[in-house]
Amino acid sequence: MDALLQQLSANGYKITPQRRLILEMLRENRHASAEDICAMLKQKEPNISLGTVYRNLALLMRLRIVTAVDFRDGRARYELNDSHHHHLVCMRCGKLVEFPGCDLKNVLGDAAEKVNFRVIDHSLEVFGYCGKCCGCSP
Amino acid sequence: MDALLQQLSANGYKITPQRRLILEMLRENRHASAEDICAMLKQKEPNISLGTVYRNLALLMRLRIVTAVDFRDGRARYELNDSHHHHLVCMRCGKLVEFPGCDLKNVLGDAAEKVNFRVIDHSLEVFGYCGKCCGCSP
DNA sequence: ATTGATGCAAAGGGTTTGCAGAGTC
DNA sequence: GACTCTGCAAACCCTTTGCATCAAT
Repeated sequence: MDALLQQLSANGYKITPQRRLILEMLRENRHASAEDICAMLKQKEPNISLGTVYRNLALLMRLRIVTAVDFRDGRARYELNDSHHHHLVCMRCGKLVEFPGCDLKNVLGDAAEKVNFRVIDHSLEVFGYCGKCCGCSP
Repeated sequence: MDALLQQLSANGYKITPQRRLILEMLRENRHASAEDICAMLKQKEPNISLGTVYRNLALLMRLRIVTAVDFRDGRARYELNDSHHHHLVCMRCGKLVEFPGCDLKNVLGDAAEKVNFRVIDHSLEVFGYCGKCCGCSP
């Protein structure tokens, strides 16, 4: 059985077709919104509801299987918590570039220790203008 | 006249008591929500409306005088764009710690150049547990 | 006098929730 | 069979917007 599904059932949660599909699609699509996810899943599960998607995303976040990202456009995006990376977001056209790797973890851990804080997670989003949108006038 | 107010009028915007007050209070309070701001200003300007606060925050963000911060609690917080710093947020009690300084700017600029991206801004929030909330059970 | 800003209240949009029925274990 | 999960729809909350009025320049 899939490792992530196993994690669900190990925590006492049931494995439903909806959960299966949500994880499946998160593996293929990064930074999809809840509505994106729901729309895409309707192909395979026509009656799936947005409420279910939100409830399961919340569950997956509690289990740290999924992370939410904020691109400052009013809707959250969701990603599997597998590869640590960050995002460049174009402030004009919304274009997105990922950049992988991140050596912040250690830096942050050290800085946080000084103020008696245990770091679990961090989010870094970089905003600017992509090549096409030069960014000459705000 | 105040430098920030001057920036408003230089850009063709009028200097109103509401704007004066919003800037005044942003100088004293960091990471206040729109509602916080509105509530506090009602002491001096009893009829000020939430709509006005939002409209002016949007304006101030367009002028890059103000920045919005996302603490993952569903409401935006606003800060003057004066000193660059980041936040530690306790995932249990919501406690907030600022940590100043940030050498990301150069790092990001370099990384971004490689993908032909002009960096304007970035946001980094760190989530975890503060001393009191140990963080033993999620 | 002109033009932009405010207050009010209603609309908007993403997210959450209550409930009855269906599905998993 | 017990208990959770789902779908539906309504409720929620933050934020935005339209409009008539008011104020800054």
